[in-house]
Amino acid sequence: MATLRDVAREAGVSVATASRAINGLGNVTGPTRDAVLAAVKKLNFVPHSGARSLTRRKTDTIGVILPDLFGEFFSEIIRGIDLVAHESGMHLLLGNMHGSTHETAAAIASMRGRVDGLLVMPPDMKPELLAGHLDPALPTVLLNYDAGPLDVPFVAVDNYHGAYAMTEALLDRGARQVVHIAGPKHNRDARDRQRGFVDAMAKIAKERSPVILPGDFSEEAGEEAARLLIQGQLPADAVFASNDLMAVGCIQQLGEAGISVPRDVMVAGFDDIPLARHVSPALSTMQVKIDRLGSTAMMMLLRLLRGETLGAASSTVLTPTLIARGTTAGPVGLAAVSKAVPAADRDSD
Amino acid sequence: MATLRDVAREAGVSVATASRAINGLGNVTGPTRDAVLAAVKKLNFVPHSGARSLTRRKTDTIGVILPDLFGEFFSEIIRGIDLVAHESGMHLLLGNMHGSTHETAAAIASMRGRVDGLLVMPPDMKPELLAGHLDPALPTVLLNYDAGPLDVPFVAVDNYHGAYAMTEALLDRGARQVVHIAGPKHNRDARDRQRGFVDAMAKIAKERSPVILPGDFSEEAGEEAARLLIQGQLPADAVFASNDLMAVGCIQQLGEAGISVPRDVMVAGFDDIPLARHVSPALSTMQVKIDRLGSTAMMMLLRLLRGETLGAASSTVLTPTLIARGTTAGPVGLAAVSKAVPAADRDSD
DNA sequence: AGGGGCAATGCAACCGGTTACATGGCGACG
DNA sequence: CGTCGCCATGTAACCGGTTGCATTGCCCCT
Repeated sequence: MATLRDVAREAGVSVATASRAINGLGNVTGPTRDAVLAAVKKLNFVPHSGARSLTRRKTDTIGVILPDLFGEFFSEIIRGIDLVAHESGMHLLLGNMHGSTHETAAAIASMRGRVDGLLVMPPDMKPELLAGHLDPALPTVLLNYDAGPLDVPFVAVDNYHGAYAMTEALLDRGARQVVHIAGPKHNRDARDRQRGFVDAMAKIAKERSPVILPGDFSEEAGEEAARLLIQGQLPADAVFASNDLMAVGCIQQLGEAGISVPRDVMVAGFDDIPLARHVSPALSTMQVKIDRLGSTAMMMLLRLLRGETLGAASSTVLTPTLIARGTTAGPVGLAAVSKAVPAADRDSD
Repeated sequence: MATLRDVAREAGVSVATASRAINGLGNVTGPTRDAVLAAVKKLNFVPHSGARSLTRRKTDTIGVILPDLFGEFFSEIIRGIDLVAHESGMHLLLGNMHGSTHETAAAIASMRGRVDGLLVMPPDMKPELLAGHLDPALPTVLLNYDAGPLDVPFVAVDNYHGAYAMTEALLDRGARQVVHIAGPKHNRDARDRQRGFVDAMAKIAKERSPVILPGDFSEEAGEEAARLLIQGQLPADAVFASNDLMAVGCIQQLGEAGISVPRDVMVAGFDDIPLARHVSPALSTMQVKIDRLGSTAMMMLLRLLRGETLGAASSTVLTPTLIARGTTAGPVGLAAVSKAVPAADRDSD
C-alpha cells in the first residue's frame, strides 16, 4: 500500500506539500497540486485513516455500545443513529456487550482512541458502576437510561407513565384481571414499566391484586407466560407484556390453545416494533419511536462534539404514545381510540 | 487522558518496560510489573487503541459495508457477523452506502487504516466497477454477491434455484397464473430470482406467459403490486414476491380488499425474515438463513486474516429451503410440505 | 577475583500521517 | 538597485503506542 512518503517522492515534493495538496489546504501552486494528485492516482494512494486520526485527534467515528443486537428494537436504534451519523460523515463502531456487565467495561475501554464519542445503552447496570467505567473526557450520551446522579446527558423513554397509561387503558376497556409479564429483573426499563403497572393497578383497581409473571423480553418468555396462564388457570382477561416481543409470543401461544384475542383476553405490549402491526390481530402497544431514540441521542452527541456543554439537564425524555390495535379491540373504550390513530400508526411523520 | 509516558514516569521506568508490563510480555520482574500496574490504576490509564493499531498493523476491527440498514434482513446479517466477530474479539465498523454506488467507493476508501478486513455487500454494483475500488491487499469477503470474474471469495444465496423451486411449488400446488413482484432493477439478487421464476414458468407452464410487476423490495411496493393486481383485473391465483417484505405488503393489501389468502390467491416470498412467521396467515417463503450469511462470511474472513489464501473458488453458496406456511396452504401439495418442516421452521440448529 | 552469560531494562526508531516553524525565491517598493 | 515581505515549500517534531537492539547489572563459573 502506498504511503504519503511514496506519493511525495513520486511527485518530487516533500511530504508536507503532498499532505497539503491532498487535503486541499491553501498554499499550494496549481502545478504542484496537479503533480501530487497525479501521483496519488498513479500509486492508488488512499490516506491511512488510522494514522490521520492519531494526529488530528479526531476519528470521525462514534462508538455504539448496545447490550445485544437481537431483534428489531436494536436494529431500529442503529438505523436511527446511522441516519444522523451518516449526514455528518461519521462512522459507527459497534460494541456489543452481549448482556454481560463485565464486558461492558471492556467494550468501553477498547473504544478509547478509536472514537470521538460514545453512545451507550447499559440497561441493567447500576449508575455508580457505570460511572467508574465512563471516561469523563469522552463525550457520551446514554441511550434509554436515566443517568440519575451522574451528570451525563441521556435520551430515555418515559416507561413509567407509558406503562401506567396502558394499564389504565386496559382497565378502562373493561379488563378486571390484568396480568403483567415482566422483563429481566435488573433491566431498568422493565422495572419502570412494572412500577407503572403496579401503581396504576393500585390507584385504579385497589381491590384487585396485581399478578406479575416473570419474563426476559424474549418471545419464548411470552409463550411461557401464556402457558402458565392457561395451565395455572389464572383468572385473567388482559395481559400487559413489558415488551412487544413477549406480547407476540403470548398471543401466539394463546391462539394455539384456542383462546381468542381479544375476545377472551386482551393483550398489550410496549415498544411498537415493526412486527406489532403485522401480527394478527395487530398488537396494541405503547409506541416508542425507537429510531428516534437513536437519532436524538446521536444529535445530542454531535452537539457535544461541537463543543457545547450538555449536562444531564439537557436530556430528552420521549413520551410513548398509546397505539390501540386489534388485540384490545372491542365495542367500547380502546376501540374508539383505535379509529383515531391510523395516521400515527403509519409512522406519519 | 494519561498516556503510556505518564505511566512510565509515575512508575519510574521507561516506556518500553511499561508497555511490556501492561501487555504481559515476559522479561519483566514481579516488582517492576506491580509498580507499573499500580501506576496504571492510579492514573486510570487505558491504552490508546488507535496508536496501538498503527504500530501493530492490526486494528482488530473489520469493516462491514451494507447497502442499507433498513429491515430485518440487514439486522440479521449484522447479528450473524457480530456473533462470530465477538468470539474472536473483533469489532465491527459499520459503513452504510445508502444505496448509492458512489458512496460505496467512499465507504471502502474510508475504511483503509481502520480495519483488518472487509465484508462488503454491493447488491447493485457491476463487478468491474467494484474491482476498481477494492484493495487487493485488504482481506475481503463479499456478501450475497457472486464475484464472477473477480477472484474474491464470497458467500451467496442460490437465488436462481430458490426462485425456480418456489415457482415450481406454486404451480404444483395448482396455481395457473403466477405473478412475480420483482425487486430493484439493478439488484443482482432480484434479477436472479426473476430469472428463476421466468425459467420455471417457461419450462413447466409454457402456455402461460409470465407476468412481472415492478417492485423495490419495500413493503409499499408489495402493497402497490397488490393494488395493481386488484384494479388491473389481472387474472392471478398466486403471487411470488421477490422478497418477504413485499409479500407481506401484498398480503396486507389483498386482505383489505377482501381477497382471501390463500383461498383466492396464494402468496409466497423469499428470505424468511423473522416477521414471516408472524403475519397471518403465516408466509410461505424460501428460507435463507440470513444470520448464516453473515456468520459464514465472517468465518471466511477470519481464515483470510489467519493467512490462509482463499480464492473465489472457496466461496460458499447457501441453498434456500422451501418453507410452506399458511399463505400457500391447501388440501394438497405445499400443505404436505408444511407438515414436514416445523422443526426447520423453528431454527432448530 | 575476574570474565562470561543471561535476564531486565532503556534508548530510539518506527507506524503514517499532520503541522509549527524555518527557509528560500520572488516581486514590489523606496 | 537594494531591501523588505509574502508565499510556496521543506524540515522535523509530534500523535501514542510497539519493538529491535544496546546497555546494564547480577550471578555463576574457573
